[in-house]
Amino acid sequence: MRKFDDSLPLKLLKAREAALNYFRPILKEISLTEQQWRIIRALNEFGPLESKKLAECCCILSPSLTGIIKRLEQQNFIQRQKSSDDQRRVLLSLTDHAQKFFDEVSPRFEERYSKMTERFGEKKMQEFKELLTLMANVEP
Amino acid sequence: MRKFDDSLPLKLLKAREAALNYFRPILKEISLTEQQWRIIRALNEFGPLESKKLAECCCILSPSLTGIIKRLEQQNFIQRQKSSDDQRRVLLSLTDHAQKFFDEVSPRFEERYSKMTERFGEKKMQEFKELLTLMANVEP
DNA sequence: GCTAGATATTTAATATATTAAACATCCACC
DNA sequence: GGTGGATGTTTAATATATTAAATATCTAGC
Repeated sequence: MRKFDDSLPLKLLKAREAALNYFRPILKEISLTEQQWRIIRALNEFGPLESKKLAECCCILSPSLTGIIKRLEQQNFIQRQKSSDDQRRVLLSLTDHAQKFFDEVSPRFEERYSKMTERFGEKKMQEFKELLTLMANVEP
Repeated sequence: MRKFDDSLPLKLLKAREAALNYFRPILKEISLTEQQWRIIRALNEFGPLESKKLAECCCILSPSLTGIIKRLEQQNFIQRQKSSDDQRRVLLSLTDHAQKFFDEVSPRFEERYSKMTERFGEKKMQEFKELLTLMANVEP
């Protein structure tokens, strides 16, 4: 039978752990969780966004997002406003403070990212990402 | 600057979500979490194992493991005994009930795994796993 | 204009992740 | 043979994951 270590989900988990180890020291220094940073990066790029879209693109379920947003709001990183055309929706965006913060620290992440890519091999990284995208789009 | 979606950790997360979607229906039916099933699979293969080794091979931190084991013990899936030569260590193993249960349901997981491999392409899966192993072993 | 069903968000309950600290045991060394 | 540091496990505190259910709002159709 197939061996324990020959499990795709486990391999994906271990690879992700290894990749995250490049960034955990920075996250710790700036006192943000991995998820919080993901949210901030998404809002930086996609501007004001509805909660649902944000959850989708960050791969975070809505109930988790509610708590994450609440805490980021308390720390003055995120502001919210109700959508004018649909009162159910909530629009989320970065505060000026968060925007400034992002601009300051993102180069440090980029530097680590480059280091990781370099060590792994640029070409291999390219193939790797393509396979990951394929897997992300397989239908169960 | 590098785009939001061009993030290796995010891609790994999304690929893992897609892979897990093959197995979530089974997990739900048998009322086990992904982590609980991982623990059971590991104990099935590596026999009685110390808590620390189990945590390592399952990629679960010790404090998480404590809770998972406690719940699996309450459900009569796992039994524990102190190591005779080092009283700090705890040896964990499957109960007979768990062993029987594992033998019964594992074929269903294997079947889904084959389906996933088939859809993704066997050769591509092979390359994919090799790259994942490489990434899991890069040093930060 | 009202109502049934659909959609967006939140709440609730339980399980796991993460970090730091407590606790127990071991081991090397004096 | 007692002691300080190292190691294995658990506890504590906070954050996130997961599923189901509650809320609020919208929309189509009558």
